Amino acid sequence: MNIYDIAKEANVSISTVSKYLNNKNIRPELKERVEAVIKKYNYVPSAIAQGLVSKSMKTIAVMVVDLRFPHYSTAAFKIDMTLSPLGYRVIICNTLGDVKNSLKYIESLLKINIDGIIFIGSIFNFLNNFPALLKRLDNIPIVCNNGKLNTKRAVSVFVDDKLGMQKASEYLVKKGRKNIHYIQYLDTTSSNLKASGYKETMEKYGLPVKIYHTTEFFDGGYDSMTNILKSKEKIDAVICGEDLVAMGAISCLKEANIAVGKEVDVIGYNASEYTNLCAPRMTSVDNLIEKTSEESALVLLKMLDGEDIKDINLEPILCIKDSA
Amino acid sequence: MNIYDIAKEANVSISTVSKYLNNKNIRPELKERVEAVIKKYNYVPSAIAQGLVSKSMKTIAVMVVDLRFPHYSTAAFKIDMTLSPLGYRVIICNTLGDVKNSLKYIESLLKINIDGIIFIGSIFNFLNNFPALLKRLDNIPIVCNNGKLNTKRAVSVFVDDKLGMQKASEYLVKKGRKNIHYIQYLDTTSSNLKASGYKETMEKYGLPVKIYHTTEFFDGGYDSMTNILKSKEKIDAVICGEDLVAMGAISCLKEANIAVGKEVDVIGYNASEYTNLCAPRMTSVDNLIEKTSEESALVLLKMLDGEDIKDINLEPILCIKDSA
DNA sequence: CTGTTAGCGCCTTCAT
DNA sequence: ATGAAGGCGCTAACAG
Repeated sequence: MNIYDIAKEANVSISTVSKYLNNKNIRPELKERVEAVIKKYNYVPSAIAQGLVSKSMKTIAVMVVDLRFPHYSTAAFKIDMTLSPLGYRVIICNTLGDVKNSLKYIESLLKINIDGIIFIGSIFNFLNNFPALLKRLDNIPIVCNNGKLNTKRAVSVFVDDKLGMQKASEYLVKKGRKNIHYIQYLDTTSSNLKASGYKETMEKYGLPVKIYHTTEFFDGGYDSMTNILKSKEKIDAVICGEDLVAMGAISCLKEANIAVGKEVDVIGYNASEYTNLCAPRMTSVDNLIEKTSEESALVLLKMLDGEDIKDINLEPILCIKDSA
Repeated sequence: MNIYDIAKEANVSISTVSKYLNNKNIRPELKERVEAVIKKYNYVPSAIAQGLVSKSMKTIAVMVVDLRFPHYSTAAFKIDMTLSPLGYRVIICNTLGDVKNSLKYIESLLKINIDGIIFIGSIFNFLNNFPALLKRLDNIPIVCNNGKLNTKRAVSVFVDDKLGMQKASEYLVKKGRKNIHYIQYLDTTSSNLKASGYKETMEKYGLPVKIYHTTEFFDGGYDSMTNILKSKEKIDAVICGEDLVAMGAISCLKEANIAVGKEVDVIGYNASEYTNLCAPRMTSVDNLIEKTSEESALVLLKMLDGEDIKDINLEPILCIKDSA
């Protein structure tokens, strides 16, 4: 069933049908006839054929590392919720942080003339090392979440992670904490920024800087905290680069019968749902993933609308609960 | 840049270029010329134009309720990991469990001649109430995860949730537990099936049936357990309909200084990452979401390949850790 | 306002 | 093996 079939049965020309489909003015009489036939056959115009003409399939892509992480799934969710009501289809790409994978996804998107791409995370900055690819992305509206791409139409939405950790650190200092430890998760651009926020604040107040590193989430926090306790070092607070790490730390402290939020404060990062899955509820820095991802989608829409957008900076918020 | 431009510059006909693109036999000499021009311009054939001819955009859709739940994001992840290497693009649809939303997504998919759809969860069975829509889905390969749609080309991949809870219950009984409580989360088809698995097992062994209901995750488990403890009822084990509920229960038990896994056993459901975010690690029923979602994708591929597939039934597995 | 016609970029017969 | 021509379903100019 195509526009010709409809036209024939309604006894009009295809352009009349096309006009009907695109809400252009046609005589009420013809409109009724066309409408009737379309309803009769449940006819839906082919978006593919429309796409061939308009050069747009009304699809946008979200590139993430791994949808299984709440951070990414939340981002993908918000983006879909923002764009799909406007008729866009949202394609999801799990790159696993792998370069080849990422490039393959991008090739695939290029083939369908993707309307826009949203990159979640600074990890995608590696694309700047592929100038040839970058040039091919020049005409595509792109939004980078916490990243920066050197194409003509790329806009960034940043959340200042360093500031986030500064806020957390200042809060503890002003609360009178003197021995604040820091457990860093991984060694990425972002995690180093966070650590520097902690470090600089400690130095500002003349307090000792104690940074531990881990590459694991819950177990990483648990083990690091175990080591801290074993070391007999003074401690009245600990900041963790990720909520899950903080959960591990809290679990360890509780087992050692140390009152979390009283004897030792714990602050996490992300303000994820995890902060509600422990007792006491965890204080955490909200990096606004819901807001930034929604904002990214909105920015993309404006770009698609031809607007010229500048980079956006958002401030993370310290979300105080009971663990600090 | 299109196939004509390439043909002109390579001094061949467009059909030669087309043949090159589709790996058909052409003279090595021409092949080289075409290849050179294609490389020179980074030419990629338009999947839209190809789609207009082939009537396929090589995209499949995953319909979920809410990607923010690990269950759904894991499913979407596995499906993408299975299909994207084969060149399929994966569209994500968050229906929020809303009928109108779902229908709108489906309309949108129909317009691009979607190659296949995977529905995650029995909630999508409501589509059976829309016979007109169903008929339009007749020619589309569909896989239902734990659901059943009455279209010509719909296949289901089931996991027997009732059996899962029977396994959990039997395990506790055989361990010598006599006072096994059950905390049910929500009141869906699936949650009722689970509860019945528990109930029937208790009855089989002449043990008391004690079911509590909650509509919340962590807090639901925490509060229910608080009430159980207050009631002074005998308890040596508790089964929860969801891991998060079990986490809340564990948290409550620990605060009451009751040894989880010794005095009171706790078993959750889903075998999610959450089972590793508590101490002791949580015993849980693995409903094989990773496997079923991957299987769903594989089944879909076979259907796209023309194979005739029958429904698949998988057995959940009791995943024993330290809480029971 | 309506209909005719020429593309959009590709694939696919069908001759050559 | 290669090329010419028609068609996929729709939109957009252009006449009428």
